[in-house]
Amino acid sequence: MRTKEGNKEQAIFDAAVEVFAERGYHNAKISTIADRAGIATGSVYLYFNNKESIILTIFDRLWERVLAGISVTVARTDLDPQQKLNSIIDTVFDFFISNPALATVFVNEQHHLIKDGRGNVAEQYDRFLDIAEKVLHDGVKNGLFSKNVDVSLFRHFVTGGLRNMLRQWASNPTAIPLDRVRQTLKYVIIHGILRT
Amino acid sequence: MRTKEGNKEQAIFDAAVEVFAERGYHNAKISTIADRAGIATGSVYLYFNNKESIILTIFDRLWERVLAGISVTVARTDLDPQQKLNSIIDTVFDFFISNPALATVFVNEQHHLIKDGRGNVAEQYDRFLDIAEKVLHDGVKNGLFSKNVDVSLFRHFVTGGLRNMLRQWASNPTAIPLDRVRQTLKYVIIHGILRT
Amino acid sequence: MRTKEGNKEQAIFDAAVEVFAERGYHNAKISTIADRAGIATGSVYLYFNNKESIILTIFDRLWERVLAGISVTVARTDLDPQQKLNSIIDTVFDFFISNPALATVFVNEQHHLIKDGRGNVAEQYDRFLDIAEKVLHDGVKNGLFSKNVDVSLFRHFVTGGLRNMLRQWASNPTAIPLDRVRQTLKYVIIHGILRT
Amino acid sequence: MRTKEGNKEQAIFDAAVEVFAERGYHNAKISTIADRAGIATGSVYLYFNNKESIILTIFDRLWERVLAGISVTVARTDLDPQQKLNSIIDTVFDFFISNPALATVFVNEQHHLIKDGRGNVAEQYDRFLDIAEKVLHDGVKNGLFSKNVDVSLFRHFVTGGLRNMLRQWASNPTAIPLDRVRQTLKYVIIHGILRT
DNA sequence: TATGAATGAGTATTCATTCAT
DNA sequence: GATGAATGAATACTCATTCAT
Repeated sequence: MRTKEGNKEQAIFDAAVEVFAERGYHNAKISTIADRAGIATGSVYLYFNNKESIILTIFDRLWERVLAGISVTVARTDLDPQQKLNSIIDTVFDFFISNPALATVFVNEQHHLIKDGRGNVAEQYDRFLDIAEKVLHDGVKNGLFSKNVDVSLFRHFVTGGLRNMLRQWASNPTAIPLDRVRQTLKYVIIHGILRT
Repeated sequence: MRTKEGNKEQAIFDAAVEVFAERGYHNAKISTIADRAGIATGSVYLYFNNKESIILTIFDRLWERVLAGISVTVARTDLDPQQKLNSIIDTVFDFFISNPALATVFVNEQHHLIKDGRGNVAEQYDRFLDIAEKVLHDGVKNGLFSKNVDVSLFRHFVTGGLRNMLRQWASNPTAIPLDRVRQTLKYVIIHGILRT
Repeated sequence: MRTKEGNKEQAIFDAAVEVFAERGYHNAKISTIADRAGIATGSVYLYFNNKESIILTIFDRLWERVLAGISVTVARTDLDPQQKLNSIIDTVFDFFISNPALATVFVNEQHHLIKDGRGNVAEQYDRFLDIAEKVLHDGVKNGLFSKNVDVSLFRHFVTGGLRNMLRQWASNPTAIPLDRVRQTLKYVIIHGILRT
Repeated sequence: MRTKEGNKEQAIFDAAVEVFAERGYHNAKISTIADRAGIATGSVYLYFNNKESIILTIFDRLWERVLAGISVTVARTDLDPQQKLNSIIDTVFDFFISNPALATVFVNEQHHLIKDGRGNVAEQYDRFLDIAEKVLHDGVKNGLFSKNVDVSLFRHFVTGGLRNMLRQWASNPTAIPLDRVRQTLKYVIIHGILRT
């Protein structure tokens, strides 16, 4: 039989991330993804049930890794909430540094999937937000963070801001030093814009 | 008759905002928009060249009004940068309060249009960002805002965060008091999360 | 607007009967039917929801007419069961004489639709069989027909035989005089093959 | 090894009869047949050229056996035409009793193959009809059967009726005693429905 | 202007068949 | 021979856009 050369599923996955990033989910053709992966169109369906399951798999793995990463951090007892917040930001940044196209797909397509309740995207995103909210709550409780901030709204503010800065960076990864993005983000979350 | 024409274009515009908000741009059908506007499908094309021009017009008018609103504010000499920042936020909020569906379309569809360089969306968004950046710069210059913040990145952070909080609010306008959203936003931009 | 010229639904219906007869349902392409009907492919979907609904409509109308025809006959009190049987046969024959292609579709495709329980085909066919069975029962009751015949099986025998003779005729309508088919059918149903 | 090959071909054959009976020829997948036969998909093509050749082989063997069976009967000089007719019916019945799924395939798929002139199906069916016709002719000639029956049409009537009764029986073999089917068939062919 | 029937390009998906191992 | 992964041709259906009335 013809044996699997390399990992075709991964090739399709990678090609799909690229094509979804370039054209958007709705304008991406399966045939283009197959071409990019170096296989025949029909072979895509040996590894994925349909077009949607490809993007759902992308988000599934994305959140799986991010959640795994931050779960370790938030469980640590030797870090205060501010350090945990910094660590969460680092995890997300590090993840997307390794794949700008994935960052693009993430910022562009997630809300469609959540809006229509497809797959586990909404659930995983909620888990992420809940973890972040817990860190914020802890910070408020121990007096580190201000009581004037509604943490359940703040988490949306931060993720939205984070996403938009990532989009900016992903649209042209070489133009903006990612560390500058990261430092700006950490600073403004903690101190806001006012001079201290 | 001019009045009638004006009414029909507006009817299509309003119907399109509703339908785009409900189904998303790609899943919205011209025939649905026409139905909602109370006209025949073909009549849509008497007022708009094609589907895309409808959403481009939506964003054009959106930004036109927002930019008109904040331009007045930033030109004033009796306001300091922090007050101007607050006023910009108020302008955006007030605009979307009057039309939650428009807020939904804004947060969900803008990036597709910018990404593909359609219409003037990117240009107008840039103008908005530039205005905001100038206010921030002025604040840094006169010592009100911190020098640790990269203002050209910060503006992306703020708009992303603003957009995401609006999405949250627009998804269920009655669940979250908009003033709480507004106050949280203003506070965290100025002070960050740290207790002062 | 472009008004309907002629009856497009009927044109599609007629074209579908032809194409289904020539190629069989599974090998018939919507585009071929549209071509034959002199319209664009997409226009087919203005009149029918999908391919299957076309053939279901064909059978619906077929049985509707046949059932309407024989219902009148069996309700008459001035005919004995044998005369009613003859009349039922005439109705079916007359119906298919007017459209050999329809006869072909009928004999070739009905069982697939019944087997998969699509539409009302099975129900209408059952109604037909029930009507025929009632006539047979009446004949047995009044001593005209033999008690040695299981009428609920006999009706299947007759319809199968009828269908096969029609198939033969429809495959080459000019080769066999239909009246000879009709007379043979009537005779053997009544007398069997034995010399009387 | 011949034996092994023979077993596999038979396994495919048997699996195909089952699957064709369950799903119909067009909806039957080669992969399903291979699964059912306990072999790999590709191995099917070591024994059959393509999907169609499988069903053609099914009909080939079916008719081969039926024709072999009835040929013996019709050659006998100690039987009159009525006895020969009964014997032909018995041969067909006995053949299908041993394999209801084969009966289902026979009644459902034969006409597609004949219609398109595939394989030898039409020829073998014609041979069968000719043999039956000869028996009928002999009966007419020696005064046993009626001259009012067109024997070349009657044979179509009988085979169609036979097929339809078999379909009925095959759809639910336990519901109808096959001997009742057989007796009804023999009776009506000989005597028709009229009380004698 | 206004209509809405008609158009036809565009694409996800299936599955019989092939072939490298 | 046997495998089953890989192939890619084939096609129903959608919907933005057009245009005859």
